[in-house]
Amino acid sequence: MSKENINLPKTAFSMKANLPIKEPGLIEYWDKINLYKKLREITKGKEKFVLHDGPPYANGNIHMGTALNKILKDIITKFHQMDGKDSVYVPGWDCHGLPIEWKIEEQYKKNKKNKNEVPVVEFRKECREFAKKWINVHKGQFKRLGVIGDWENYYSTMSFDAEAQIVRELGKFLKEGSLYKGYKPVLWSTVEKTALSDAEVEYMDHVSDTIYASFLIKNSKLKELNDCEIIIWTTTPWTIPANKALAFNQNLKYLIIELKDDNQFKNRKIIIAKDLLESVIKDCKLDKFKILKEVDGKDFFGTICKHPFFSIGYEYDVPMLEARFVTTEQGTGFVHCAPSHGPDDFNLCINNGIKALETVDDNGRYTKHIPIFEGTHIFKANSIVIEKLKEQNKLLANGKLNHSYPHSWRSKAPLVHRATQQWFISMESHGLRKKALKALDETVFYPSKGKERIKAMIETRPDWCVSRQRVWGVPLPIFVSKKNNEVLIDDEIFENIAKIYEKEGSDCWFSDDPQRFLGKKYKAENYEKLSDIVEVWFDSGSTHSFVLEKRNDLKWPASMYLEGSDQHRGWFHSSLLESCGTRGRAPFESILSHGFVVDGKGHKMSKSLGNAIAPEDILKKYGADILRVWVAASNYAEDLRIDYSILEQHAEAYRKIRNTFRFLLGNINDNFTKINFKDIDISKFPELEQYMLNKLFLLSKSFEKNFKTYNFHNLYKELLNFCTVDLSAFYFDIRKDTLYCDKLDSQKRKNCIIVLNIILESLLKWFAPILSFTAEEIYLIISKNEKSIHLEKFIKIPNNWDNIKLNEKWLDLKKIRDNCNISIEEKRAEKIIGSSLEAKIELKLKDKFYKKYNNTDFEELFITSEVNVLHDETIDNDVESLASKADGKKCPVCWKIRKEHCERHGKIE
RNA sequence: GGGCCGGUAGCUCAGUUGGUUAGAGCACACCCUUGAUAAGGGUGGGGUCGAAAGUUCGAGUCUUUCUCGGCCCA
Repeated sequence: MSKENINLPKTAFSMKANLPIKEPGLIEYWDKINLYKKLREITKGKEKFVLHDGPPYANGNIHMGTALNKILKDIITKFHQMDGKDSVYVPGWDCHGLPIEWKIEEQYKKNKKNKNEVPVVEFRKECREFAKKWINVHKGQFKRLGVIGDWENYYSTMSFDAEAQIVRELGKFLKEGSLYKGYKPVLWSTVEKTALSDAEVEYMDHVSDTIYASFLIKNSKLKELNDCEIIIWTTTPWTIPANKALAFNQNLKYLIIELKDDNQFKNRKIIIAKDLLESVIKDCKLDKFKILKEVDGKDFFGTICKHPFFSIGYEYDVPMLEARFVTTEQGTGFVHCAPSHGPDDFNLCINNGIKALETVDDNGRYTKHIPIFEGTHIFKANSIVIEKLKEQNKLLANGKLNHSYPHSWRSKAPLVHRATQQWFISMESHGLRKKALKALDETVFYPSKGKERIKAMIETRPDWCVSRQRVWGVPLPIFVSKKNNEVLIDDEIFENIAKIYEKEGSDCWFSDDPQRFLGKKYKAENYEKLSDIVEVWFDSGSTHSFVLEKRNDLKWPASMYLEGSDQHRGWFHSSLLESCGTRGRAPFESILSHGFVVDGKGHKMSKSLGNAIAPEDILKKYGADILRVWVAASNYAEDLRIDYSILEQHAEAYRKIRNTFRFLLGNINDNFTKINFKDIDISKFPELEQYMLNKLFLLSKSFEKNFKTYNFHNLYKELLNFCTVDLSAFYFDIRKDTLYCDKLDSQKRKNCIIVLNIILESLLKWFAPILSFTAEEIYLIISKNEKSIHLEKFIKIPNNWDNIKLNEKWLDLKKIRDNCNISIEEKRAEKIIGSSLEAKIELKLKDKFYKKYNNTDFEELFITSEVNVLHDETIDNDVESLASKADGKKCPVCWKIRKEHCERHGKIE
């Protein structure tokens, strides 16, 4: 007797995975059979699940965050597909915007080309080509991860359709009247007469005029403040005429000081921050003064001041506002705010209903909004402002300061923050904020904490500035009447522009005769055509309109938006506002947000720390399925850690899963038989089989629950534990004897094979959305004619496989088994026995167990050669077992120790 | 600096409304097996639940402070 006579497992499924080599072949296979198209065919007409892809920016190689995002999307898409839905995934890309403009400008620099000499249309063409190139690179990288989607018909924000629809969307806001003209400060060069982006700014030393100016308090809640003066310090005296507010910090302490020096300020009461007393005394050369009182920052709430130029035409109120940006590093603890000349000032003012005005024109001269100074160039204004302050008795001191200051990288000229004409979507005028907040309440968030996060932002955000003074984007379709300065609002014109873009894209806006867009209805000479473009968040916020609504294979609203948690301020946010503004509700039914990929210690990945891992390296070393396991096993609600030791751990788990499948396949000899659950009567099966099928039932229930709540890490963990604990260490270990040593026609063996088939099919399908490649590899071995595991549906385990009593019974039996194992282990340590089959067990059970389990096949359960069950009430616990060496000879077939004769394999020689 | 979130064995994760001695798998150690074999099985060690204080008869769980980390904003 030897190996020929037993049924050892045999399979074509190799133990070694070789994923980095095998996976690309499977991707080719999916392309070849046109898997995406087939998926659509088999679920045609079924309920749709649409995970709308948030478009990544078409620039640079993908990183771990992108890989995580795409894999998570793919896993979810596949789960819903196998759950029987038509789960459509259309990938997309975000293409317009500054980063690409920079890349092209960089290339110009290298080639010594001057950007200003290149026609806009040509520049835009290069941007378009650049984006196109990266879309193709990304496509390959995403497919390599195993992501299945409509790669042929992807969407992009720069497609002609998209550009056209974005115009239509803007038209809706214009028509409604919620899109209005306003002003907002940007960094401006008065030399080049243009706005500069952060990247075009160089910081260099600059000598500025500094002033301490006073603002008389007009009225205040605190009596003591009423005839005091607030002292501010600034390095830009020329912004004083544009002052609209003062800022204080409620956490600071302030002092009321009476000045006693012989000058204009004698006997006047000024207020400064307590912590800055010394520096102000020194700077302003104050010799004699008296501290009258200390007041809290909070006391300034509701205080109104007079502008220093109050008596010469600046007769408006200057409210005091609370701001965190007020510090005690420099100055007086009060900051003068000119909303037209600083981002902080602008934000603080806009949140308090004070809008910025055009106070300075393109050339740097004050406009008509600035009394007295109109026409003066701001760079020549400091000395005049200082003179006027002196005249008005409002200048406490002045001086010079050498500090780091922004300059243009081209002209090297100092820059200023200057309010320029911008276009805003109002949060209030048409109830956008309210609509958005309501829409959030109607959205399901995974994890639920995401809702509060985005809500807080929507509640407090200012109006949405949608214009940018750049070139690579969709032009704002705005004509302003030269006669009355009004915006042209006419659906026909918006539609006309959209129709043109649909055919040829939006480049023509910059090159063609404006009359072409105005048609016959209006005369171009009467209108000024805007050259601003739409900010890119409006682009991507509109994807629902040109992707979900336009495509027949999709649906609006989407079933789910899924992105990193940073997108609460990004894409989730802009999509919500765009859609609520134009359609009154969110373009999504649910939002799933995931954390960030961090290193093994929980720190963010960065080049300088050298802790970053590229997806490419993982794919080369482990393969995509390991990366997919990492995604599935991690809790995306928080940050996801990754390093090579973590990956190694997941690779180890993968091997366990792979070997589980290998055992299943080997014992059915790669001959999978689909079992029709109605055809089998499991009550005729041995209890062990019934118990395993019950386990499978319970697993299916928890699988469903975890899948429905997107709890993949629990789902995966339970599948893995089933493989390790229930199968490998339990069921397989016990049934090896039957599988290997029983005759092929033994009913027990046949039943076991049926169960193996059922387990194989269930597990293979349950794992398929995660282990997309490995599941397919197995499927191709066992399927006769079918093309792909991903075209299959999850199996439904019949409810009558549930068996609580049996489950409880086997819980006890496992306890007894554990007890037996410990007794075997004792003898093993004493070198009395090695293999458990060498053991004979004396098992003592108390009455309550003995009655119930006395006729159990413990020999089989323990994988031992002999078990004697005794009833014993004197033992300390419910169970006691003692192992000893079984006497007899080893049956050469089943290796059990028998006296002379093996009941299955006859006489032992 | 502000808003939000998080810190449970070396790793990935459980831990119900506060209630026995805080769990699982992996990894690790030792042993067995050599008929799943670059596999498989058994046993075992390992945690001041980020820190401190508080509420409570009782805190991983509730409160406060601190600390470390992440995202967004400034």
